[in-house]
Amino acid sequence: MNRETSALSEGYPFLPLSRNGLVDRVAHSLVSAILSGAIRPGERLAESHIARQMDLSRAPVREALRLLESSGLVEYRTNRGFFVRVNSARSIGDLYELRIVIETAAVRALTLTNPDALPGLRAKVDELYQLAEAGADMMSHVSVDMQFHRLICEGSGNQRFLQVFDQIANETKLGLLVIGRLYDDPHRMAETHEPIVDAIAAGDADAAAAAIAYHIGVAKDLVTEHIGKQQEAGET
Amino acid sequence: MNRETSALSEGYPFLPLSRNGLVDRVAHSLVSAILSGAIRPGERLAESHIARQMDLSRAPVREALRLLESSGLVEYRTNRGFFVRVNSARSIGDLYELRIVIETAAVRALTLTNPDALPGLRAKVDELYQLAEAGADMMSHVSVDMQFHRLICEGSGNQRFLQVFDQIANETKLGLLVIGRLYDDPHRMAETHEPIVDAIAAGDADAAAAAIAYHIGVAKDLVTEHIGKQQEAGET
DNA sequence: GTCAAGAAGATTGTCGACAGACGACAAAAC
DNA sequence: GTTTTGTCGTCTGTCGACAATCTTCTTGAC
Repeated sequence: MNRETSALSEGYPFLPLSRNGLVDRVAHSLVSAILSGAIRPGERLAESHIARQMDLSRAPVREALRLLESSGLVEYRTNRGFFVRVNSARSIGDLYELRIVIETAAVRALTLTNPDALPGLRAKVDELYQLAEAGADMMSHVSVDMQFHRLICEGSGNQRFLQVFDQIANETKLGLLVIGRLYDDPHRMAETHEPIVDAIAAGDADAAAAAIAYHIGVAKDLVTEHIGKQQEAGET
Repeated sequence: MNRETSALSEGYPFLPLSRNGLVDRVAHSLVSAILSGAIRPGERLAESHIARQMDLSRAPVREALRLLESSGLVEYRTNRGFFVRVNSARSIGDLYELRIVIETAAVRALTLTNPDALPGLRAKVDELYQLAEAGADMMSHVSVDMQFHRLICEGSGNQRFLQVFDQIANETKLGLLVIGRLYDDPHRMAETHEPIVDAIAAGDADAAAAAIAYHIGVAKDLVTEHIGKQQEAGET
């Protein structure tokens, strides 16, 4: 604390300089590979291969994988290694119901105690419209959508809500990206967020809760339906 | 964890056995030490010391600690190591609100779709009465109480609810045990579970949800109040 | 042709070692 | 006396090696 304040008061122009280590970088790299589809669900993640490819030892790779495991992207089997988790339609359905439960409570708290969060939410919806206008890819849409929902959890004032959201965020993204396309008209994705923002703006917590529950419920149906079809079809 | 439950549901009389061994055993051992108070919040957990004491290398210890980190018992700081997490009253309050949200949804689902779970819940309440009768210690009470709540999440049919519950279970226990004593009369702990079970038995989901929300809410107030006092007093 | 047993290869589990980072304390400068 | 600088011990970050374990392929019997 002393160091910080003195540095600030003396006005040094230095940034904290990210001291995040190797493990974080490896983890991030793996997440990108999985979410981009370069590594597909069910595929094995051999520590040695990854280590060799990244030109480092197995230890940091192993730790990064353990990190991904706790965020649900990857599954670990004793003496067999790590695998990209493959989710059933049921499991994804459960995931969305968890999101409904969490985000309903979050939006309620936000509406009642933190109206200042509204501009940030509005900005995200605008961003979604712009992406639709520009014909952006699915990845970008999903990313901004998740940012919107994260802002809701963050604005609830309950750190635990945010913690749970972050823990399932990557898994949700993976579920979405496997599908390839969610709405036929990309504008719909932006539009479906309007009722939530309107209810918050009106200060109506019940309406906001109902709106977000409906919003996530619709997404749930779309996603589980798609995945159900995929699993019927693509059994190799 | 999954292994344990599946073994239990299949009714094998075997203990988990050291199938995965080391890492799990180390993790379990550390959890016990923390929950028993042998290692106190804020204390540093030096890998080398633990490894030497358990007569093994640092690698499995490190992995076990990372495991505990994802369950919130332990906190990691880059280049500084692991510390037992010390929770503010606020943080514990948030934790209980998360529990209200999750378990309310869980008990609702359970009441509507899975009445077969009732006998198991009744048995846990009986167990609580027996513990009170026998004058058992706080640890035993807390343990059975948590088993009751876990059964509710399990009975909801939504694996994600159970997953979140398991993730915060140890932290909840720690919060409780730090206090030392929750209810003056140990019978009260058993009694406060009755309305929940009754509502489930009546098939009234709304009543069950209200009952469990009230039940956890009371516990929340007790715990946060205790912790608030402790933090005022015990600033060394 | 099918199945089982065993050998060979590959991958994980654990270890000990060394380099780098951090905190504490001592020494020096003002 | 206070602040800065230098030094030291301890702990983490990463590595390469070896043992234990799983998977695959081969071999042989029926």
